[in-house]
Amino acid sequence: MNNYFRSRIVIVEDNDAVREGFSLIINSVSNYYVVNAYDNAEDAIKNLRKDAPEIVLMDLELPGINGIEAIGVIKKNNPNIQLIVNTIYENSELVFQALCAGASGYITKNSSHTELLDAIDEVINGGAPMSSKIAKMVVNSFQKNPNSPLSSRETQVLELLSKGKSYSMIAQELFITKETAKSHIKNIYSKLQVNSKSEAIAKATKEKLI
Amino acid sequence: MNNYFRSRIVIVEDNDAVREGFSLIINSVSNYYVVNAYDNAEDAIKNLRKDAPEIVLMDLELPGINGIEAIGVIKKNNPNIQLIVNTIYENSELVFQALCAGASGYITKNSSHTELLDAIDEVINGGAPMSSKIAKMVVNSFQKNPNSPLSSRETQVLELLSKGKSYSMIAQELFITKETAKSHIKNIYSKLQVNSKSEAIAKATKEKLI
DNA sequence: AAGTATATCACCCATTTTGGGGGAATAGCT
DNA sequence: AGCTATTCCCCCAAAATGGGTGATATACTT
Repeated sequence: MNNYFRSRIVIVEDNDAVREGFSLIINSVSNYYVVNAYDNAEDAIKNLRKDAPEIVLMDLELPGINGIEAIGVIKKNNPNIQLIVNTIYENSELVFQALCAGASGYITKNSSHTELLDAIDEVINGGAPMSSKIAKMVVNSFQKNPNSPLSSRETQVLELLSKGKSYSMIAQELFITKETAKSHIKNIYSKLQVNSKSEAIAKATKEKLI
Repeated sequence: MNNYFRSRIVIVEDNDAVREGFSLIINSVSNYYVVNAYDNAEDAIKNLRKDAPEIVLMDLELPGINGIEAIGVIKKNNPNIQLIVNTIYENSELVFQALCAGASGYITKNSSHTELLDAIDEVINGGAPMSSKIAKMVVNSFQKNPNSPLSSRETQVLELLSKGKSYSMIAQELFITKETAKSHIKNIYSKLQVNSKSEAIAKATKEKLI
């Protein structure tokens, strides 16, 4: 078959059966083909320039270097490569971290032919295939904690503080005096049981107060 | 039909046909029912306590107050309510903002019976229904810009700076002297063409350098 | 009616932080 | 040999920070 118009795919997967199964499926369709399949991330990274894939199917449970780290390295060296994570952990924190590290989506190891090819199609078309549960985790990650001990004004002040604004700048933006901003910050520190800007930001970030 | 074991749903939608269509679909199944349907967000918000829905189907293109603002208000007053956004804008920034404001997922106005009910099922089961393209936007929102002008060390320093750390604290965490941290910050400011912490953080955040 | 939380503002004071100006040395890569 | 990255040093003035101890007014709850 002529490969010139087929999208190049690299597989990184230590399980021989899964790796060969995925290869067969991908090579059976006319729009994709597997340029190379590796059983570890190190070899894959070494040959990325030469393989020049559009998409990498990446196992998260790998021997040697961690799948998450591998994603980071690949994305750093080759930002245009899209990574689809391939994992047994349906809803784990690991998948979430993979998305943060730069993955474009994920499929599970027991995916059908159709699911695998659909996921690749989606990524090629600019989408991010993932389950509804993972999507929820992702969405939750930037939604605030509704049980914040801080008042709305305090939250507002803390948000500005977290953007590196000084007391005077905060005061200016909120049309209050510097002393009032300071007063809010004192109350924030007291409520969060901290006594410095960085501690307040750290705690607020951890508990999603801002 | 006995409503005691059916999940309560509120619809906010100014288009009469869509509102009534959705009501009919939802009321036709045994596990959900529409407690109330409003053509504006203000009335819906007023009656939220009384209606006590588990799910609100929220139109984004509303007369009166903005759909995004409405989501914020509803989530603030009633964090346990799950919002499903209902929009004509398949891939707009608006949908993305809605998710940030607290929505749990979205469906388009021309969704089929099945798609509507599937979306509700997913939300009830802790998922976040959304298209692959929206998922991609969401995932992209916390992935870094690969074309950063900053070196990795500088990025590291700027990340700590953005957490409210002082020069001395940064130095301590990176096992360098305060002067070196300062030197990096000088270079960061020069590369980003800014001359203060807050400007640097603002620019870096905007361009996803950190 | 009393209490609590919120939001606003003021002054004092010591210590730190910040940003800008000069440098310089080492390493690595092209 | 030039470039970038990373490390470190000194000087200095202005700004920011955190803690203290207040006051006033509004609003909501009990």
